[in-house]
Amino acid sequence: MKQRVSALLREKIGREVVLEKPRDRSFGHFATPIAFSLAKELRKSPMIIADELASSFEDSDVFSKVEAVKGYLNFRLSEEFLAQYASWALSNPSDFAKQEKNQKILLEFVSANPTGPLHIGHARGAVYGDTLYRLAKHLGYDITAEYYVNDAGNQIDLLGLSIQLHARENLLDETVEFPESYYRGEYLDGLSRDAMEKFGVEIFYDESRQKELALWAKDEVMKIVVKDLGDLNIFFDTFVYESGLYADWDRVMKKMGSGIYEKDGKVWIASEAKGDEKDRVVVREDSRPTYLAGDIVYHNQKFERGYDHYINIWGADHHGYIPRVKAAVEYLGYDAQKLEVLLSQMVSLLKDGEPYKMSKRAGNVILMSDIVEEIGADALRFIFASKKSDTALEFDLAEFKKQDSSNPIFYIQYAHARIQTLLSKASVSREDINVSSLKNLGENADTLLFDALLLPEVIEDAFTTRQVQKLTDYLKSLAASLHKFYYDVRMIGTDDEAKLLKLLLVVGLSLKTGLSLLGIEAKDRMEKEAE
RNA sequence: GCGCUCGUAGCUCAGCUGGAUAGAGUACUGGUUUGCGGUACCAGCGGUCACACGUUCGAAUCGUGUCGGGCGCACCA
Repeated sequence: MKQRVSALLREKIGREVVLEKPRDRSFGHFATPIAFSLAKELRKSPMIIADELASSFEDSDVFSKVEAVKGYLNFRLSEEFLAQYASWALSNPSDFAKQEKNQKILLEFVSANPTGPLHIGHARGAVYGDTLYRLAKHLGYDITAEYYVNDAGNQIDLLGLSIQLHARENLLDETVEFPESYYRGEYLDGLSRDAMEKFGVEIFYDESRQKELALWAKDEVMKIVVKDLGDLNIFFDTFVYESGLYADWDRVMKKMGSGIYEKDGKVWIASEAKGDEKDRVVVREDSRPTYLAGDIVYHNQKFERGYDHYINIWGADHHGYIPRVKAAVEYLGYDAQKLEVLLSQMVSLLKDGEPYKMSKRAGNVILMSDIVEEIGADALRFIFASKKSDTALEFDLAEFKKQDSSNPIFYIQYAHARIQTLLSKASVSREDINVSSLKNLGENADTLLFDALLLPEVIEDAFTTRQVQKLTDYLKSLAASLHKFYYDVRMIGTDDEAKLLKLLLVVGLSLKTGLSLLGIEAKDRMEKEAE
């Protein structure tokens, strides 16, 4: 709709025009302050310009009214236009709000180390990434979801050691000294038991077999990670393993040319020249590559695979890492502009109003799977999607278990269920509903119809600005409009029943489509709360 | 100390490519259809948009500075 209006304006005025939503719907469907910016160039008062522009739209079928108010230009779409658009959407529900974009995007997210199950902090980045992925898919981008598995380096050795000690302490009742830095947590119980079955007790005592144990364990941990993500409706297209990348290191190093140099027996990347705080070591004196080396090879591989755009979602604590990776990308001869790094901020939990501290060492980490069990995948996804990803977030578990309007996901689901209930009580046939006209329904219904048809713009906006909360906000307000409409207007048994139910179908379609983009399935009926 | 980021209602958060009286939920107070699920709806209360200066016809939004919070500043990943 907006594109259509924009195009008309561009034609008339000869430039790109900012369209906004009027604060008050009585002003119209769209508005623009364009006259203010034209005022200077034309040396005329904004009021007069707006008046002139308004009258030039008089004979358009798209608008029923265009008027100038205090320099603003307000547009009201015609019933005819809205009704046609709605009918098209209903007869092509799977195409509603879809587009064809010609861009290949690689989206990397989560990428948590395979040393333990995902915790609540990972969940935020996971939900954010998956929501962007769904939006992009819907908009027609050719997008790939990728998980980078850091299965090399110290933390993997540590995993092997941690299992050995955990097993000896818990399975074999030994008293062992557990160093600070080792991993703890319940998941080690299962791993220890499985390891004992597979390898026998000896493996917990044999230092030379730590590596073997670790390599087995990280794959087991990845299985847990993938399953937990699946429970949240999150799936990846590809997994890239860090351990498999280093074979390519020599070639990649040469490719960076002057970006790489040797000093003090180590190999460095000249990242300072590209905006980093200082140069970084990529190969140590003992010739072991650093983590950065792996990431360089990985990004080289990404670019060699040839996408138009790359998005990485990282935890906010990695923000200092961005300049060095971009520097590497430039030395590799690629356009660092194509690499977009989005940060997912910290999450803090409140329990009974008190901050709850997590610590890996203490093993009291709040696991993502625990939260899913507690409040459900839908509520978790919704709450994370509805907060801007780059601000720190605090949330209280109790809030999201409630089943009333204080819990937005519940409120939206109820709106959708309400529509289904009404449809099931209809006294007219589906055919009558489909062929009925959406005209002459009155002010309230027109408003609701317009709101429901805004979905395509919202999806586009949410993706291009990477602000997925625009979608959740939209769904909340559409649900509110529906609930209000339901309260105000009786539908079943009235003369306008078929028309009104058609309107509900449009609203239902937007709710359902919007929810599915959040990875949430719309419900047809609400379960009564079990006391 | 340096860098990034945030500071909007009692609380949790939107709004930030500058635009019409700053929004929602929650909390609190009071109400609601002789009707389609009241798991809903309405109204009231509540704001010097951290502070100061600047740019502009116009600033929560842009710029500079101050104060305050978070994160980062590894040859760890």
